[in-house]
Amino acid sequence: MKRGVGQGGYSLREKIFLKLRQDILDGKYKAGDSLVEMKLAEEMGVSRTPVREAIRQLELEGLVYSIPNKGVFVEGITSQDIEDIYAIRECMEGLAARWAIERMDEQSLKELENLCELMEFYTGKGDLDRVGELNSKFHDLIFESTNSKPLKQILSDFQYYIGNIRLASLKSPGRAEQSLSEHKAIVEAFKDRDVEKGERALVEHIRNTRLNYEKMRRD
Amino acid sequence: MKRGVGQGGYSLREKIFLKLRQDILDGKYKAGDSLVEMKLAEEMGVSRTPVREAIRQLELEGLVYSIPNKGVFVEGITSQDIEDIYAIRECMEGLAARWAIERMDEQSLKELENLCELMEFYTGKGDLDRVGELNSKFHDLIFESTNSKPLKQILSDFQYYIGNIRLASLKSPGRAEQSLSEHKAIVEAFKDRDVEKGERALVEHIRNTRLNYEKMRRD
DNA sequence: ATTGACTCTATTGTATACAATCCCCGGTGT
DNA sequence: ACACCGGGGATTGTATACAATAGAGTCAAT
Repeated sequence: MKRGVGQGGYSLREKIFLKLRQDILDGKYKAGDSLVEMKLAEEMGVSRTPVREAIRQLELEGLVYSIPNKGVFVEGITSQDIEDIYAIRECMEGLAARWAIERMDEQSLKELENLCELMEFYTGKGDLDRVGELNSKFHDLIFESTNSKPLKQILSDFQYYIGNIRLASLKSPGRAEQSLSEHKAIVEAFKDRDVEKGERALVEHIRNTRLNYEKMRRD
Repeated sequence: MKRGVGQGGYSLREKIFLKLRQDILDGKYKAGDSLVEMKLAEEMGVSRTPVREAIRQLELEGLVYSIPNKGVFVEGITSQDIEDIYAIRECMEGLAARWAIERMDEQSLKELENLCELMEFYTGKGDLDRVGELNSKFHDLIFESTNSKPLKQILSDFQYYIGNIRLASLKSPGRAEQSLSEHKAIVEAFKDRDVEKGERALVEHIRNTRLNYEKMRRD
């Protein structure tokens, strides 16, 4: 039998989960919208089963809430949530920096440096979408290097949640250049294996990102 | 139709999810064990569907990992994970204290005080299981009062993860009394609406819990 | 006019049926 | 002895069928 959606290595459920999450984060479904299993299933040309499973996962992530026998509704994330996430990250990325600097191997360090150079290149070219991508990889690499499952999980989720925000923030004038120099400082500290400096640099970076977001929101 | 398991307000999926999670955390399923949908379904007298949904949620929480078309296997949590969780909590509960003190209403404050008094009572009676329960409620109430969805979600999950550890820790000699006095200090700070003091008290409390855990592990 | 019961529809909850996949294991040829 | 190939069982992935429930709208009795 020919499969409708599930080509790319992932299972249908996985693909649907990612798609729905992206759609919610993109605002395609607004808070309060109801997600009807059958409707979604038809739209994607699959049965209800994988849709259900995807929705259950969204529920656990807190992006939707479900009222038994009634329906499931989009929760979305508020700007309050985003501010909270930045505050939390400010704490946790410090921890991440500490652990990563202690545990990161030479190869990952090289890769980190490389990512930073690529960011410089694309920042120069003004391709900010690409820069945003690299930015994600940069931080993901740090999370990965902490070698801490709990920390990794939290920060990766958060990263995904605020991905769009961060991209928008990156496009505000001057921010990309500032962000770049902050990343350079982080790489510097990592190369020196200087925990104190790295922690400061990373926390500072998050802090500036948050401030920029708040400034952007005011306009 | 008569329902087999889903009596208590929850859906079958919910109950199965909670049960499986508890079983994994209790060590009934050890790391590497495979969870077979059909087997679990038969054991609980339900069909595969709700079992699948529960497993998908466990997967998202990182407690199991699934290899497509092969099976799902218990990941469990290592003692490294637990130490990491304590370290993370040490950061985040400070944040929680700050937010909760600023935002907690009088009624919740009363309740917090009440929980502390109950803990004192049961600590005196030596009913540590009950104390552990109250302890969970105590911290949950604080999380709730932060009014921050992201923070709440993370800390509640962690709390659940390490629930058993904490209970064991509470039973080591003298720890219950120490824990009680720490809780009293927290309540004190909350009543005074003293952010600095509350933050210090709560962080210190987590820190001591962690130290006690490490000490316990060494024996 | 209001209220209460009732049916009807939409939706989810659960069960089962069927398809696809992986992997072990044994046979077979060299 | 050993590599290779193929069958069959076990397991998950997906689809569909059926049950239960909530809620809205209707209609009759008061």
